[in-house]
Amino acid sequence: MIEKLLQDKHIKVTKQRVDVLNSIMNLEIPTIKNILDNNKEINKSTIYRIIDNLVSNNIVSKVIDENNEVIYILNSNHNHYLKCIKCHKKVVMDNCPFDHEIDGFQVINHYVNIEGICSSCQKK
Amino acid sequence: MIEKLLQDKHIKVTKQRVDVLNSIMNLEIPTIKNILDNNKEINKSTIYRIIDNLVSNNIVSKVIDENNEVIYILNSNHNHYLKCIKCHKKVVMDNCPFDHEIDGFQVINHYVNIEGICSSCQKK
DNA sequence: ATCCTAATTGCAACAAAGTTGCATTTAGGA
DNA sequence: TCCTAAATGCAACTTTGTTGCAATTAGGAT
Repeated sequence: MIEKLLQDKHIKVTKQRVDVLNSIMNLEIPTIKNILDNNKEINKSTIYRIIDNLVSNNIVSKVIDENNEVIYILNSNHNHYLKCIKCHKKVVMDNCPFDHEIDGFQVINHYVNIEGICSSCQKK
Repeated sequence: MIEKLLQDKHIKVTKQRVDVLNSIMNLEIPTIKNILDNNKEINKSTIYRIIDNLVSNNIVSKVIDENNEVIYILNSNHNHYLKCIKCHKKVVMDNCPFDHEIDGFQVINHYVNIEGICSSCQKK
Protein backbone atom coordinates (compact mmCIF):
# COMPACT_ATOMS: atom_id res chain seq x y z
CA MET A 1 0.00 0.00 0.00
CA ILE A 2 1.50 3.29 -1.13
CA GLU A 3 -0.23 5.30 1.59
CA LYS A 4 1.53 3.24 4.22
CA LEU A 5 4.96 4.27 2.91
CA LEU A 6 4.02 7.87 3.73
CA GLN A 7 2.15 7.22 6.98
CA ASP A 8 5.06 5.23 8.41
CA LYS A 9 7.23 8.34 8.12
CA HIS A 10 4.46 10.67 9.33
CA ILE A 11 4.18 12.39 5.99
CA LYS A 12 0.76 13.71 4.99
CA VAL A 13 -1.00 11.58 2.41
CA THR A 14 -1.95 13.81 -0.52
CA LYS A 15 -3.23 12.86 -3.95
CA GLN A 16 -0.14 14.42 -5.50
CA ARG A 17 2.27 12.38 -3.40
CA VAL A 18 0.44 9.14 -4.11
CA ASP A 19 0.42 9.91 -7.84
CA VAL A 20 4.17 10.64 -7.89
CA LEU A 21 4.91 7.46 -5.98
CA ASN A 22 2.76 5.52 -8.42
CA SER A 23 4.75 6.97 -11.31
CA ILE A 24 8.02 6.03 -9.67
CA MET A 25 6.75 2.50 -9.15
CA ASN A 26 5.23 2.00 -12.57
CA LEU A 27 7.16 3.99 -15.14
CA GLU A 28 9.59 1.97 -17.23
CA ILE A 29 12.27 4.66 -16.80
CA PRO A 30 11.39 6.97 -13.87
CA THR A 31 13.39 10.05 -14.82
CA ILE A 32 12.19 13.42 -13.55
CA LYS A 33 11.10 14.22 -17.12
CA ASN A 34 8.95 11.11 -17.36
CA ILE A 35 7.47 11.70 -13.93
CA LEU A 36 6.53 15.27 -14.93
CA ASP A 37 5.04 14.09 -18.24
CA ASN A 38 3.09 11.41 -16.42
CA ASN A 39 1.52 13.94 -14.06
CA LYS A 40 0.70 16.97 -16.19
CA GLU A 41 -2.10 17.99 -13.85
CA ILE A 42 0.33 18.46 -10.96
CA ASN A 43 2.36 21.65 -10.87
CA LYS A 44 6.05 21.09 -11.54
CA SER A 45 7.15 22.90 -8.36
CA THR A 46 5.03 20.47 -6.42
CA ILE A 47 6.57 17.47 -8.14
CA TYR A 48 10.11 18.70 -7.47
CA ARG A 49 9.22 19.34 -3.84
CA ILE A 50 7.59 15.93 -3.45
CA ILE A 51 10.60 14.12 -4.91
CA ASP A 52 13.01 16.04 -2.68
CA ASN A 53 10.89 15.05 0.27
CA LEU A 54 10.71 11.38 -0.73
CA VAL A 55 14.48 11.22 -1.23
CA SER A 56 15.36 12.96 2.01
CA ASN A 57 12.96 10.67 3.87
CA ASN A 58 14.61 7.61 2.33
CA ILE A 59 11.44 6.42 0.68
CA VAL A 60 13.02 6.82 -2.74
CA SER A 61 16.62 6.72 -3.99
CA LYS A 62 18.20 8.87 -6.66
CA VAL A 63 20.38 6.70 -8.84
CA ILE A 64 22.18 6.62 -12.21
CA ASP A 65 20.91 3.88 -14.50
CA GLU A 66 22.70 1.97 -17.25
CA ASN A 67 22.09 4.79 -19.74
CA ASN A 68 23.64 7.32 -17.37
CA GLU A 69 20.29 8.92 -16.66
CA VAL A 70 19.18 10.04 -13.22
CA ILE A 71 16.24 7.90 -12.14
CA TYR A 72 14.24 7.52 -8.94
CA ILE A 73 13.52 4.12 -7.45
CA LEU A 74 11.58 2.92 -4.45
CA ASN A 75 13.61 1.70 -1.50
CA SER A 76 12.15 -1.69 -1.04
CA ASN A 77 13.45 -5.19 -1.23
CA HIS A 78 11.33 -6.12 -4.19
CA ASN A 79 12.58 -3.95 -7.00
CA HIS A 80 15.04 -6.31 -8.67
CA TYR A 81 14.13 -8.22 -11.78
CA LEU A 82 15.80 -10.61 -14.13
CA LYS A 83 14.63 -9.54 -17.58
CA CYS A 84 14.46 -12.21 -20.26
CA ILE A 85 15.65 -10.85 -23.63
CA LYS A 86 13.69 -13.56 -25.51
CA CYS A 87 10.23 -13.68 -23.97
CA HIS A 88 10.53 -10.24 -22.28
CA LYS A 89 9.16 -11.61 -19.05
CA LYS A 90 10.50 -10.28 -15.78
CA VAL A 91 11.46 -12.75 -13.09
CA VAL A 92 11.59 -11.42 -9.55
CA MET A 93 14.90 -11.92 -7.79
CA ASP A 94 13.96 -12.57 -4.17
CA ASN A 95 17.41 -12.89 -2.63
CA CYS A 96 19.60 -10.09 -3.85
CA PRO A 97 23.21 -10.68 -2.80
CA PHE A 98 23.58 -6.96 -2.24
CA ASP A 99 20.76 -6.44 0.23
CA HIS A 100 22.92 -5.95 3.29
CA GLU A 101 26.68 -6.20 3.27
CA ILE A 102 29.41 -7.40 0.97
CA ASP A 103 33.13 -7.81 1.74
CA GLY A 104 32.80 -5.61 4.83
CA PHE A 105 31.22 -2.86 2.72
CA GLN A 106 27.94 -1.58 4.18
CA VAL A 107 25.46 -1.27 1.32
CA ILE A 108 23.20 1.81 1.44
CA ASN A 109 21.75 2.00 -2.07
CA HIS A 110 21.92 -0.45 -4.89
CA TYR A 111 20.56 -0.54 -8.36
CA VAL A 112 20.77 -3.74 -10.35
CA ASN A 113 19.68 -4.39 -13.91
CA ILE A 114 20.14 -7.86 -15.30
CA GLU A 115 19.25 -9.13 -18.73
CA GLY A 116 19.54 -12.70 -19.86
CA ILE A 117 17.62 -15.79 -20.87
CA CYS A 118 15.12 -17.35 -18.51
CA SER A 119 15.18 -21.09 -17.87
CA SER A 120 12.18 -21.90 -20.06
CA CYS A 121 13.54 -19.98 -23.03
CA GLN A 122 16.87 -21.79 -22.64
CA LYS A 123 15.07 -25.09 -23.29
CA LYS A 124 13.64 -23.93 -26.64
CA MET B 1 49.53 10.50 -16.85
CA ILE B 2 46.24 12.06 -17.87
CA GLU B 3 47.15 12.18 -21.56
CA LYS B 4 47.49 8.42 -21.59
CA LEU B 5 43.86 7.96 -20.51
CA LEU B 6 42.84 9.75 -23.70
CA GLN B 7 45.46 8.26 -26.02
CA ASP B 8 44.54 4.71 -24.98
CA LYS B 9 41.03 5.31 -26.31
CA HIS B 10 42.29 7.17 -29.41
CA ILE B 11 40.78 10.44 -28.26
CA LYS B 12 42.55 13.63 -29.28
CA VAL B 13 44.52 15.23 -26.48
CA THR B 14 43.39 18.85 -26.14
CA LYS B 15 44.14 21.37 -23.44
CA GLN B 16 40.42 21.52 -22.60
CA ARG B 17 40.11 17.77 -22.12
CA VAL B 18 43.19 17.61 -19.93
CA ASP B 19 41.89 20.52 -17.83
CA VAL B 20 38.49 18.89 -17.35
CA LEU B 21 40.08 15.57 -16.39
CA ASN B 22 42.28 17.40 -13.91
CA SER B 23 39.21 19.01 -12.36
CA ILE B 24 37.49 15.65 -12.07
CA MET B 25 40.55 14.19 -10.39
CA ASN B 26 41.25 17.07 -8.04
CA LEU B 27 38.00 18.79 -7.09
CA GLU B 28 36.63 17.85 -3.70
CA ILE B 29 33.12 17.48 -5.13
CA PRO B 30 33.27 17.15 -8.91
CA THR B 31 29.75 18.27 -9.82
CA ILE B 32 29.15 19.76 -13.25
CA LYS B 33 28.76 23.15 -11.57
CA ASN B 34 32.12 22.92 -9.84
CA ILE B 35 33.81 21.70 -13.01
CA LEU B 36 32.36 24.69 -14.91
CA ASP B 37 33.43 27.12 -12.18
CA ASN B 38 36.89 25.60 -12.14
CA ASN B 39 37.32 26.14 -15.88
CA LYS B 40 35.83 29.55 -16.60
CA GLU B 41 38.07 30.00 -19.63
CA ILE B 42 36.52 26.98 -21.36
CA ASN B 43 33.16 27.42 -23.03
CA LYS B 44 30.36 25.58 -21.26
CA SER B 45 29.23 23.76 -24.41
CA THR B 46 32.74 22.38 -24.71
CA ILE B 47 32.72 21.18 -21.12
CA TYR B 48 29.37 19.46 -21.54
CA ARG B 49 30.62 17.81 -24.73
CA ILE B 50 33.88 16.70 -23.12
CA ILE B 51 32.11 15.14 -20.15
CA ASP B 52 29.63 13.30 -22.40
CA ASN B 53 32.58 11.97 -24.34
CA LEU B 54 34.49 10.87 -21.24
CA VAL B 55 31.44 9.11 -19.83
CA SER B 56 30.54 7.32 -23.05
CA ASN B 57 34.16 6.21 -23.44
CA ASN B 58 34.15 4.82 -19.90
CA ILE B 59 36.96 7.05 -18.75
CA VAL B 60 34.66 8.68 -16.22
CA SER B 61 31.56 7.50 -14.36
CA LYS B 62 28.48 9.53 -13.54
CA VAL B 63 27.42 8.77 -10.00
CA ILE B 64 25.18 10.06 -7.17
CA ASP B 65 27.08 11.02 -4.02
CA GLU B 66 25.99 11.05 -0.39
CA ASN B 67 24.32 14.44 -0.80
CA ASN B 68 22.32 13.16 -3.75
CA GLU B 69 24.33 15.25 -6.16
CA VAL B 70 25.48 14.04 -9.55
CA ILE B 71 29.27 13.84 -9.56
CA TYR B 72 31.86 12.55 -12.03
CA ILE B 73 34.65 10.23 -11.03
CA LEU B 74 37.56 8.60 -12.86
CA ASN B 75 37.38 4.92 -13.76
CA SER B 76 40.65 3.12 -13.28
CA ASN B 77 39.54 -0.01 -15.08
CA HIS B 78 36.29 -1.61 -16.06
CA ASN B 79 35.36 -3.78 -13.12
CA HIS B 80 32.42 -3.38 -10.76
CA TYR B 81 32.92 -1.10 -7.86
CA LEU B 82 31.49 -0.60 -4.45
CA LYS B 83 31.36 3.15 -4.19
CA CYS B 84 31.91 4.71 -0.81
CA ILE B 85 29.60 7.68 -0.31
CA LYS B 86 31.84 9.17 2.41
CA CYS B 87 35.41 9.07 1.09
CA HIS B 88 34.35 8.64 -2.58
CA LYS B 89 36.80 5.81 -2.96
CA LYS B 90 35.85 2.85 -5.05
CA VAL B 91 36.46 -0.67 -3.86
CA VAL B 92 36.84 -3.29 -6.55
CA MET B 93 34.38 -6.15 -6.39
CA ASP B 94 36.36 -9.11 -7.71
CA ASN B 95 33.63 -11.72 -7.68
CA CYS B 96 30.40 -10.33 -9.00
CA PRO B 97 27.58 -12.75 -8.17
CA PHE B 98 25.97 -11.91 -11.50
CA ASP B 99 28.86 -12.76 -13.77
CA HIS B 100 27.41 -16.00 -15.08
CA GLU B 101 24.14 -17.46 -13.90
CA ILE B 102 21.60 -16.90 -11.18
CA ASP B 103 18.60 -19.06 -10.26
CA GLY B 104 18.80 -20.91 -13.57
CA PHE B 105 18.69 -17.57 -15.40
CA GLN B 106 21.51 -17.18 -17.91
CA VAL B 107 22.94 -13.67 -17.49
CA ILE B 108 23.85 -11.83 -20.71
CA ASN B 109 24.16 -8.21 -19.59
CA HIS B 110 24.27 -6.78 -16.14
CA TYR B 111 24.56 -3.34 -14.72
CA VAL B 112 25.23 -2.90 -11.03
CA ASN B 113 25.47 0.31 -9.05
CA ILE B 114 26.21 -0.09 -5.38
CA GLU B 115 26.74 2.72 -2.96
CA GLY B 116 27.57 2.37 0.68
CA ILE B 117 30.19 2.93 3.33
CA CYS B 118 33.58 1.27 3.10
CA SER B 119 35.05 -0.52 6.09
CA SER B 120 37.51 2.23 7.02
CA CYS B 121 34.84 4.95 6.95
CA GLN B 122 32.63 2.77 9.15
CA LYS B 123 35.28 2.94 11.87
CA LYS B 124 35.33 6.75 11.98
C1' DA C 1 -18.74 15.62 12.56
C1' DT C 2 -16.83 20.19 12.48
C1' DC C 3 -13.17 23.41 13.26
C1' DC C 4 -8.46 24.95 13.09
C1' DT C 5 -3.91 25.54 11.44
C1' DA C 6 0.51 24.10 9.91
C1' DA C 7 1.66 21.92 5.89
C1' DT C 8 0.97 21.48 1.10
C1' DT C 9 -0.06 23.01 -3.44
C1' DG C 10 -0.62 26.17 -7.56
C1' DC C 11 0.90 29.94 -9.85
C1' DA C 12 3.85 33.11 -12.25
C1' DA C 13 8.00 35.14 -12.65
C1' DC C 14 12.50 34.05 -12.48
C1' DA C 15 17.26 31.78 -12.54
C1' DA C 16 20.15 28.10 -13.76
C1' DA C 17 21.39 24.26 -16.61
C1' DG C 18 21.89 22.27 -20.90
C1' DT C 19 21.55 22.26 -26.33
C1' DT C 20 22.17 23.57 -31.10
C1' DG C 21 23.95 25.29 -35.58
C1' DC C 22 27.58 27.20 -37.50
C1' DA C 23 32.11 29.69 -38.07
C1' DT C 24 36.79 29.23 -36.47
C1' DT C 25 40.61 26.75 -34.74
C1' DT C 26 43.53 22.75 -33.99
C1' DA C 27 45.59 17.85 -33.22
C1' DG C 28 47.94 14.70 -35.32
C1' DG C 29 48.53 11.69 -39.42
C1' DA C 30 50.22 11.93 -44.37
C1' DT D 1 54.79 21.46 -43.32
C1' DC D 2 50.26 20.60 -45.08
C1' DC D 3 45.63 18.89 -44.79
C1' DT D 4 41.32 17.67 -42.89
C1' DA D 5 38.27 15.60 -39.68
C1' DA D 6 37.54 16.65 -35.14
C1' DA D 7 37.19 19.92 -31.53
C1' DT D 8 36.12 24.44 -29.77
C1' DG D 9 33.87 29.08 -29.12
C1' DC D 10 30.00 31.71 -29.56
C1' DA D 11 25.29 33.29 -29.23
C1' DA D 12 20.78 32.33 -29.35
C1' DC D 13 17.77 29.19 -27.71
C1' DT D 14 15.18 25.46 -24.96
C1' DT D 15 14.66 22.92 -20.94
C1' DT D 16 15.03 22.24 -16.15
C1' DG D 17 14.71 23.76 -11.59
C1' DT D 18 13.61 27.60 -7.88
C1' DT D 19 11.23 31.13 -5.23
C1' DG D 20 7.77 33.97 -2.75
C1' DC D 21 3.32 34.19 -1.80
C1' DA D 22 -1.77 33.37 -1.93
C1' DA D 23 -5.11 29.63 -1.87
C1' DT D 24 -6.16 25.09 -0.47
C1' DT D 25 -6.17 20.93 2.37
C1' DA D 26 -4.95 16.79 5.59
C1' DG D 27 -5.61 15.28 9.74
C1' DG D 28 -5.42 16.14 14.79
C1' DA D 29 -8.12 18.64 18.38
C1' DT D 30 -12.53 19.80 20.16
